[in-house]
Amino acid sequence: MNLAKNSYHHGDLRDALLASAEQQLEEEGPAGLSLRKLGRALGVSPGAPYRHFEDKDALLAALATIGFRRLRTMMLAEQEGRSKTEERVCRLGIGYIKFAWAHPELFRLMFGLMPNRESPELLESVDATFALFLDCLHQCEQEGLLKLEIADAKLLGWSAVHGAAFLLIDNNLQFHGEEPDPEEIGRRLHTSVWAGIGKEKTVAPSR
Amino acid sequence: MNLAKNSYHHGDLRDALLASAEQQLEEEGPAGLSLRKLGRALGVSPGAPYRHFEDKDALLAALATIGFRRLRTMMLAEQEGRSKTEERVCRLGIGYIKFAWAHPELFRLMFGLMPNRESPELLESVDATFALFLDCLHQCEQEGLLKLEIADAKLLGWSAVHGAAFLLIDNNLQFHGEEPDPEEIGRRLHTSVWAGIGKEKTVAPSR
DNA sequence: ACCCAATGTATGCAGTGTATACTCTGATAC
DNA sequence: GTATCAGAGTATACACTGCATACATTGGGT
Repeated sequence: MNLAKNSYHHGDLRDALLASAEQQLEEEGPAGLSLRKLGRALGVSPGAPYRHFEDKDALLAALATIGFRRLRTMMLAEQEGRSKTEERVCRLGIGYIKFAWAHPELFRLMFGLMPNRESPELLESVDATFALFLDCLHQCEQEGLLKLEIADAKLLGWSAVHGAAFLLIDNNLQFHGEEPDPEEIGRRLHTSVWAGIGKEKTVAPSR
Repeated sequence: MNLAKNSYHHGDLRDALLASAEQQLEEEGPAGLSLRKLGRALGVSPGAPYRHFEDKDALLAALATIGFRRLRTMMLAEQEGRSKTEERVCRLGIGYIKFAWAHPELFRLMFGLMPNRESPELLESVDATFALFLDCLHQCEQEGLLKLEIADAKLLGWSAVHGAAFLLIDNNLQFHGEEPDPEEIGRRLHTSVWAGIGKEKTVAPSR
């Protein structure tokens, strides 16, 4: 195909839509994102976007897919050059929190949408992302670093990082006026979590 | 005032709107919630809801406020009759997760909206809810149960519970086909978290 | 008995998602 | 080299939304 940019055929509308959409999303939230507005901004008719996305949800799903891929590469970049497995786990968490901090609306979209749209691409990108985390945990186990069952370590670690990311972007982590630092939060969290994975046992109270 | 239910004045529209709105929200998500539809369902004109809520966001904020109050009472009920402070912390978390599981859309609304609308009622209900958690942690500290700084304990505990709640309602906690049990998740989480608060120290890797 | 403020109604505007029928155009097959 | 055809974009229409504005109906306090 390779349609160039003559007046009629835009030539690269799908990608242009996604790029504009992400910007719109981050600026005005998902409610302020409109296919018509996107078309207008790109100098194209109101119906044109529907040639590339079945409906608005499909556009959002595509955006979420991109988000997961980017989250993955961000986590990978963050653990670049680390060899100790404990360090690598820590950096993964920090990458996760940094991503949320950098793209809060996209992050919110990525979760809270997945239950619906069963796009195979989305599911695949989700799995690929979380595999990073799971693999690292498995390696921890193989190296004998874990005291908890791996299932428990997974639950605690992921929950903590995920929750911290949400609390951070929702402004629920009280910082006395100071700008919060995702790196700092991630490190504090890791220290605490790791302590929970490393030592003695306690039991939850009975029902 | 006390307007009874004659044909003209509905008499209890505000509460009726909130009740219908919550149902709509839980059934179709926030996008499927429309003030006009609510009015229609209650046999009232399209503009009537605007006598009670300045705009749609105000309705949502009111809904979120109700949500926080209900979350608070749910957490309180959950720790009914417990005396050991560790148990009480655990039950608070379980109440939190149970609430999210019972009202997923409302829970999602409660977070992710707060940054915007600065309704004083909302803020107050939020604070009252989280005070439950903070007070309990302070008591833990006074009883010498914590090893971590209280700020770290707060970050870890809250993040873990919050994250688990979100992962649960987003269907990201893999249960091999079985129905997930919020109680069970909360207990497992507590055991792990508490271990992290109870014993030796580790340090996060350097930047 | 009156008046008024609170509550609803009627109506209209701009903007949205989406369906349908139409048009343009570049690549491919002959 | 020309016909053709499918992909890409246009034009238009419908039902719906949030919201504003002007009007109507009340019941309770004076």
